[in-house]
Amino acid sequence: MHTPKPRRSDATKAAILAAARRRFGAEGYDRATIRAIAADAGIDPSMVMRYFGSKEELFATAVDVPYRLPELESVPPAEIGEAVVRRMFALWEGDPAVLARLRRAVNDPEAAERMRGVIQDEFAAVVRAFVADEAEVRRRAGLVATQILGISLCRYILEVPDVAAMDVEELAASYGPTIQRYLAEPLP
Amino acid sequence: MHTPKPRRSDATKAAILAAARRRFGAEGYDRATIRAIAADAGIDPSMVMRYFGSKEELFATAVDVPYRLPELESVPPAEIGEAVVRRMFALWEGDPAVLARLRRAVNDPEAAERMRGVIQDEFAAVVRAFVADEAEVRRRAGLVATQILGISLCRYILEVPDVAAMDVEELAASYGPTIQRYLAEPLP
DNA sequence: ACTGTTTGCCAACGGTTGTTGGCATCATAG
DNA sequence: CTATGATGCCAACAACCGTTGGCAAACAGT
Repeated sequence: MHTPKPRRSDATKAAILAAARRRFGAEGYDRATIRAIAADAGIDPSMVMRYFGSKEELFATAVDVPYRLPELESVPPAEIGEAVVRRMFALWEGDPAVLARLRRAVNDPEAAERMRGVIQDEFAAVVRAFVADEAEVRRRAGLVATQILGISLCRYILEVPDVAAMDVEELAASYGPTIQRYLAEPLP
Repeated sequence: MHTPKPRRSDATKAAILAAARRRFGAEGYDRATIRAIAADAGIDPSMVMRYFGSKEELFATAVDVPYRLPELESVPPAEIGEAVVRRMFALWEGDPAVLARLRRAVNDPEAAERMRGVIQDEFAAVVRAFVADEAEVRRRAGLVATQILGISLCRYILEVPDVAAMDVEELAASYGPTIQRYLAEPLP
């Protein structure tokens, strides 16, 4: 396994991807134009097409970051709620690609389908540590999703001042108990 | 005060508004085209312009429904959380215009600004019944907003199956305690 | 130094969108 | 019945978008 010879265009590709992630995260797929991304990267729009094939492929490449939530096995059961919030938003703060995917899921039914898949896979995986019955797992995963995505919506998209001003620790303290309840306490 | 003479075009205007509300709610402002709305209403796109001036004015007219949450004074304090959820989603279920406004707030910064205003006015008004300190009112209104808008996002936009399948009573039972806590219980 | 490949820009196409002006048709007041 | 305004459609414009093809310059291997 050897690294392929570095090409001169690698820097350009990286600049395009960085600009794409920023634009897709801030403006969404539709409003982020190839022309604007190219201008941010300081090159011609046609270069984007040459290196990434199409706008759709550029988006797929730009947001293709693994989504795995870190392991939670070492966390005491009573603190799982806070831990989930903490690690979830460490992810959101670190990479605008996650935001770009949520923005797209809002506007594109196909992307919404993929987001449903993430909820039923990644979110449900967290719940499965507490619950055996698979129907109940899905139901609790849905509860968790409403609160987590609601925070993301208000914080990164609507930019509600009192939600956007909190740091991750404050988020964990405020919303940890809610997630804890959705994960483990009896359902109505 | 007398009603102005009914015109023959009133039916057309109503058909346009109905189609606009449906399209704006289902596809959002950008993807809902004047041509599609006109086709739904069975008339020519230019008629939309004649009767409403511009796409922007059409949207403003279509979603101009009062947003007032019904009074909560007759509700026992311990059941306020459930009551808020119940009445909030009675509103969402009844009129696609509310959904259209959320969809637009996601894509348009100016609409997001208006949505922040709604949160700081309507949502905060509910909280003010429980809390005196104005900073705490805004903070609790933010907490409530994340959960309510998160449900709306997962239910009407992402269409997460387990969230979309619930009826309003199930929503009230599942999320009422959370809202109750955000409204009245001590903050961390 | 020469040749082929890579990197970049420019101009343009085809499609979609909001928007406009003109022209036919219908209803209604006089 | 006639004249006037309301109602509707058609065609087109201007702007923007993703996308394409061709051409100049820079580079790399020999």
